[in-house]
Amino acid sequence: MTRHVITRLAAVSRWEPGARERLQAAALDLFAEQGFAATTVPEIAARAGLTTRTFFRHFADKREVLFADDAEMPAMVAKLMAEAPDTAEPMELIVQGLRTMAETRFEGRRAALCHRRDLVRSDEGLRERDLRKRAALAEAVREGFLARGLDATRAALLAETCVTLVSVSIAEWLDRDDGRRLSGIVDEVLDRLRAELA
Amino acid sequence: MTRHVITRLAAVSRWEPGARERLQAAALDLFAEQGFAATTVPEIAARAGLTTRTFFRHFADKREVLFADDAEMPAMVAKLMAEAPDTAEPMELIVQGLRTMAETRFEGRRAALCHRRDLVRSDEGLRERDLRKRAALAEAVREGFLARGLDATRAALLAETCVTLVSVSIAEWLDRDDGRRLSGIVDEVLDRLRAELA
DNA sequence: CTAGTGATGACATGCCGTGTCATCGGGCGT
DNA sequence: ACGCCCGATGACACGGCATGTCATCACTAG
Repeated sequence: MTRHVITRLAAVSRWEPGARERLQAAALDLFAEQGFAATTVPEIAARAGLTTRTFFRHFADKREVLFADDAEMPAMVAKLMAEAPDTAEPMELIVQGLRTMAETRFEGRRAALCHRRDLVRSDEGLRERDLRKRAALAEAVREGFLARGLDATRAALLAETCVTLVSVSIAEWLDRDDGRRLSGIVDEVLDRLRAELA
Repeated sequence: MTRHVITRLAAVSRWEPGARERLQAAALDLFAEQGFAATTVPEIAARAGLTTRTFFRHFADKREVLFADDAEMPAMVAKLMAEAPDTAEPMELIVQGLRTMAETRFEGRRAALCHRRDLVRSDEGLRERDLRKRAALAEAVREGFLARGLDATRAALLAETCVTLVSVSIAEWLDRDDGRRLSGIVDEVLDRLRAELA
């Protein structure tokens, strides 16, 4: 009845488009204003002009909103690893892949990533989810190496090391506010790891 | 009133002792019987002869029951690192520490750890919590190295690598059912990592 | 004997996340 | 143009999770 009227007033379509984007924007706003824990899903949905139920149709849970942007990273990893020439050495593959990911997925998003990092730091639940995303990445790398014929232990070891390189490098990149490129930091961190294990 | 009678019959104290242990045992039983997700906190509490509220006084949430046994591991790491001689090289410290942890905290618990691993695999939420526990361990190692004067990047890198060694080694140890000792596997995994980064 | 302490029970509450059905607009075929 | 299906959303119900609060009771100290 009421919605009837509203819909007719809109006179374009039944739903405003971009529900997912609106939800995401509303969530980020509220998280910034009140913090993550103090923000409820009904609040987010209301600000986006939608219902709670619709929120959960777009995001599996409240935490997921923060990581939606990087959802396709595992698939990207899989693609990169599948397309690499068979002759590529594992560590060389990692270095190349990290460079590509740094340029296409991180460089230029520094401010947003910094903001997200602060939010993640503020909440245990978000920290858990962040770790899970890293694990998903590691799993993609591991499967990529398995598909290339490496044995299970080697694949796992390389995958974990790869993710260590990423996370340590990104932390460094976000902490130090000089204009250094992420890919350069990755190279440096890898050198330091090599020195440690020499 | 009812409890009155029961208490007087017990004639020892108002509460049966070991509430925490009973809750943990009840939870493990139910998880094994029905799986983690299908088990509710009221169920666990009822089987332990306690109330839901009391469950949450002993465990922060339902997942935590599974990891209560390893709660003191970060403190143990801190202690080990603080007591090590100042002359110890970082990687040597890690190797020694891993050996100690393997012998005192893992060797002999293989069956239980295997069971827990299967449970953790069965539930996303448990996987997240498991990752958080690993992260807590890494954090302890990192702080230990910071306290020893290492710079932030090096400490983080060593800590992450340390946890990678632990988790890959334990996975290997639990997967292969030969009688190999965990500490031996750790040595082998470290050798393989060194070879990878040579 | 009394006051304090600490673990527990009892109750209320709010949010999370899901299942289910109804609704409505757009696309598709005829 | 008509009618049908599909997909996104709303509306509602529901159970579980987690927490705050107060009362209760045994034990302990003085």
